[in-house]
Amino acid sequence: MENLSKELIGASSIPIILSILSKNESYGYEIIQRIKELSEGKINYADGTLYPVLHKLEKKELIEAYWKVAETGRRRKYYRIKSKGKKELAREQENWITINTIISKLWNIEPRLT
Amino acid sequence: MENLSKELIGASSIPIILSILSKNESYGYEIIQRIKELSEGKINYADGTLYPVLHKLEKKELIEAYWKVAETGRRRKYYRIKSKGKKELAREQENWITINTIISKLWNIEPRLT
DNA sequence: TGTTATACTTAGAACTTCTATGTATATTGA
DNA sequence: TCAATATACATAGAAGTTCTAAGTATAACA
Repeated sequence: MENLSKELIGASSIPIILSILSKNESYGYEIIQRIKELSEGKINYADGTLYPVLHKLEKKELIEAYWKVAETGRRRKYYRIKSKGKKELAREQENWITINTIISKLWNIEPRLT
Repeated sequence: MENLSKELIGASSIPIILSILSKNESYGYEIIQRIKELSEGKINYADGTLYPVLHKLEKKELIEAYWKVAETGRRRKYYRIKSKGKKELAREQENWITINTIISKLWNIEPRLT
């Protein structure tokens, strides 16, 4: 994955995926494209990396899946966020803000993620 | 570790430690206290968690260590950042800003870590 | 009709992290 | 004075996670 550290990508993947799904239902392949687009190409998940994350989130009941056949005739597994997932997302947002505050203090930058 | 997710703590620990050392030389025990203080108690590294991280950074030549006997008579292993560590810190800061930008877009918040 | 893009799955290799345990000494306070 | 606590560091390996690599399948396109 390009230049971004694996740790940061790992730490951000769940909040990012939950955020995407909190706006619209989506499916694996589209989520990968969306993240690539949002990051301007800096984060490029391999499919084999993202799908297991989706399965994990599903197992934890943060999201749920159903199969749908697209107009194209191709079948896709759509995911939607569950209420447990929304709560988790809120928690993740708080965490992110906390860490950002600490880092901002150290770097002498005013935090804005508040 | 309290409520903060392990992933986030993991992703932030190296930039945080390098930042602390970029201001002053310090030693393990003090770094733990400093992080606890900065995070208002939210991040409380176990010593067995932090020391291996310091060893790893030393091995990668981002920091270097030397023993010193404090006024108290107690011996401490002080760490100071090396130029390679400063470069790494700069890279980590950029990464952090990149991820923050993505997250800000998703959360409709204006990023300030820029 | 061959190649590329779309779409998903999963075993297990590879890696990381933290727990648990150990050592040692200074300080505090009962 | 001596027990408890705080300071200070080290590390084996348990426990966990993540990603690579390989596989299946079909639509679109040239």
